[in-house]
Amino acid sequence: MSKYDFKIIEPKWQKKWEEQELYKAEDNSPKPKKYILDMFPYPSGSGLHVGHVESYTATDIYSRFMRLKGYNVLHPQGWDAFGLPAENYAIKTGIHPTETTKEAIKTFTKQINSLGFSYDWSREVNSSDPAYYKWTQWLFLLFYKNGLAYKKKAKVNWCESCQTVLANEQAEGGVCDRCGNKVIQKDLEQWFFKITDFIEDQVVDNNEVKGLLNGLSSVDWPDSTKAAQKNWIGRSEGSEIKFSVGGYEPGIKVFTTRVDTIFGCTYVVVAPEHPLLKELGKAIKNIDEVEAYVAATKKKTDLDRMEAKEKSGVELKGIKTVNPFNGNSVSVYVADYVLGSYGTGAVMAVPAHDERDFEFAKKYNLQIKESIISNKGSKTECYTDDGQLVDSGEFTGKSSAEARELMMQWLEKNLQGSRKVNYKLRDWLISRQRYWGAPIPIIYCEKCGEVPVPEKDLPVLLPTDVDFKPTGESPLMLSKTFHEVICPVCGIKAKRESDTMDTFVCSSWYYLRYADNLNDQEFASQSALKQWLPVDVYLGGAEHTVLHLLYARFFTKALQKFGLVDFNEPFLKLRHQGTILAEDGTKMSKSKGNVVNPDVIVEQYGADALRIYEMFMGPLEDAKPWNTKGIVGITRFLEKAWKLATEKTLTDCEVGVGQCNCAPVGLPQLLHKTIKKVTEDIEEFRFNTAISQMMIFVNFASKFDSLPKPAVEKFLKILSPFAPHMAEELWSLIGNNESIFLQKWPEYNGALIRDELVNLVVQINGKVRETIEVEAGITEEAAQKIALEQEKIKPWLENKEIIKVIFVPDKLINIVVK
RNA sequence: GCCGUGGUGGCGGAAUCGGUAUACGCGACAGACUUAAAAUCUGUUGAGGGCAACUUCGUGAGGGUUCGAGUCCCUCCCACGGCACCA
Repeated sequence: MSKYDFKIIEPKWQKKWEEQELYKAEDNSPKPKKYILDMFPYPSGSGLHVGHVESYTATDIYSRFMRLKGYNVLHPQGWDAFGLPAENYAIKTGIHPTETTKEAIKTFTKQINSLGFSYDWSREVNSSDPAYYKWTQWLFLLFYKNGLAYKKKAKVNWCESCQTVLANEQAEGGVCDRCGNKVIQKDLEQWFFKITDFIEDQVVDNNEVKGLLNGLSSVDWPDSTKAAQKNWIGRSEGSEIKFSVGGYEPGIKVFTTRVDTIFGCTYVVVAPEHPLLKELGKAIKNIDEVEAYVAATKKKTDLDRMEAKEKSGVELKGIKTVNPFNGNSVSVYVADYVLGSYGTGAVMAVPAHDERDFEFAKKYNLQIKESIISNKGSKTECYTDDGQLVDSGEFTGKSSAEARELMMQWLEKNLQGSRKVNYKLRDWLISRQRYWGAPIPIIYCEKCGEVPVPEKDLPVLLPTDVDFKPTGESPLMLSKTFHEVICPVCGIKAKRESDTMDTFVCSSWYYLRYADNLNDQEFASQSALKQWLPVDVYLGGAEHTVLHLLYARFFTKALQKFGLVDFNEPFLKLRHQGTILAEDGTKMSKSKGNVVNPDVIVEQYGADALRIYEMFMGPLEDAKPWNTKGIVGITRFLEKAWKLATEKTLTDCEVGVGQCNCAPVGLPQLLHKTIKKVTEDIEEFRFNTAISQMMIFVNFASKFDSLPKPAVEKFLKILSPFAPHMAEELWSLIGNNESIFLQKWPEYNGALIRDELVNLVVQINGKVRETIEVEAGITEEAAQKIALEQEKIKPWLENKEIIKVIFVPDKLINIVVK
């Protein structure tokens, strides 16, 4: 009688599985495909944490299940290896990021393999590998040549004391994370991707490219994620209206979604960046004061802006503008509560119906004029809902919705404005003044200007002769071997672009590379893409709800537009794993010292126990507190399962479980119910309830001394995706030579899961008074007859009149009395 | 403020179609085994009342629909996550 010793069996099978190449995705296979993907991890120095294990276990169970169901499964893993932590570590220690990354990947790989995950490692990718980032650069050039990558001045975080650009993550709270000084905004030339081109649907050569908004309706993603993306894109429909300014032809164009409130407009506000300020110049009588205000705003940090609770602004003296609807002349202000980067950079202020304008008007004693009253009659100081128009000329009395349409038509007819859609989403700033990323493949030549690196010269390699000590300049600027180059067009001395790409660029296409990771001619061949893409199931953290997922969708849509892929959405089904919290319900963090290290758990309880425990904690998507004591329950379950195969007499029965006499009463029924439940639960990612059901089966089966061998075998098969090592060991112990993972997933027998006897609930006025055991399929008449004969029921009916009987077949009978 | 998700025993959670609320697991209590402990096994474990059979209450709060509500509708409270001067 062998003992369950995970320390021996887990490494043993991990080695054997590797030798057998069980998890290789086949490029040419008649089987249907499933592409099951984890978000590739950043190989951090602190190693794998229990959150990784949660996500990877879920996809591993699903992948193993799908292989047993007969699918050709692609389940790869790789490394999102570029990024700040490795570079910061290099600055501190002088150890090159290539080295730390290599070490971290080694550790991660070892940890991942110790958990028995079924990755096809022959597909591994590493975004910091030149063979990979060659294609990141190639895609950049593809975008560049098609007008999707461009350069323009943009605000970046700048630390005056370190004389350097900071990434947003390094400027949190408006403070430099190196020296603690305030971060200011500085205008510098930056690279952008034109993601905004893909917000709405477009038709290219008769091909419909669904936009980032509409594409969401075709994918199976959590509602919260779809909502967050829509929110981020921030589509808003409204009107652009011209307010004329005497002596200044362009006038002031404002954007509003509430044209119905325009009769309440008492002034107009422009952003400090508005071109009108410079163009009007001396026409503004207090131009000095205005310029001082604008300069002060520019110096303001994000922190100041966040802290500034009070609105501020300056009137443009001598300037008036005219409301096209009523011809009223109103003042113009400059104020930094209006953003230069949204809409037209100018708004019509309606203090009676907009809280920001209200606040500003109160501070500067500006007129507050009501033009909407509530339908409900309730009146507040500042009423921002729709209602009924008052004091609005010919539109008085109309509802807000009606008025908006009529006023739009009026504007269009009189050429004073037009319908306009605005978005919060901006183009994607992809350049980083950083070392540890993919270099942007552009050369600057005095004669030829901006020159893309010729494809044959890719990849543009990261130089190694760099010093990481902070000097105030990008490390790439200081590398002579890198920076100085010959112009590929005219041959004179030129300079390379020293910026690298945002790591999100690298992760926007990695799922395509797994299809054909060794290809050195293309980022992936058309046949490989057709074979594997799109991704069927994608699992990862909810922190990527917006950025990564939006960027990856943008890449896919751009590639579809260029005819390089024939699908529109990269991830058909998406799920997020919930955060695993510390035992006290707070976030795990290094500083608090409450981080659970999976290595320790594997050492103490085994990989199978850790896997099942993490799946059993609760629904995959929920945040759940860790509780080491809870693993004991899983170990008990595994020990019991072990005993089923090793301590019971296993009877051979040819006819199959259910038709034989050797099965304990009720066991075949429970087995088939369990198969059904586990199958359905895996399909729906409800691993916690699948495990409960297997526990119920094991608890029941443990009561008997002898069990039919086929029943135990079927059970091991459904257990195998969860506890692969134990299932494989037991499978071989009871005499099977071929791996359990090459078997077929068991089917349940529908006839067996139907109970012959059911418990029928008897209710009086909806309250349970008795349950009776009856034959399944009993008729209402028969059920009622039995129910009324019950001793416990009789007293409830005394002196009562039966008004109604509700019968739910095989479930309940409810007698309504008065 | 806006958007989203959720609130069920001492704890993690189950009930996904409106039909026995608390499956499964942890913990706790009692018992068996043991010199003892651990491990294991068995039983009990929502709250109140009753010797008992039983019975009343009970899924964040309050209302409603229904023969019947954790589940549907309305009003509200709280927690978590995202966005946030986006006109």
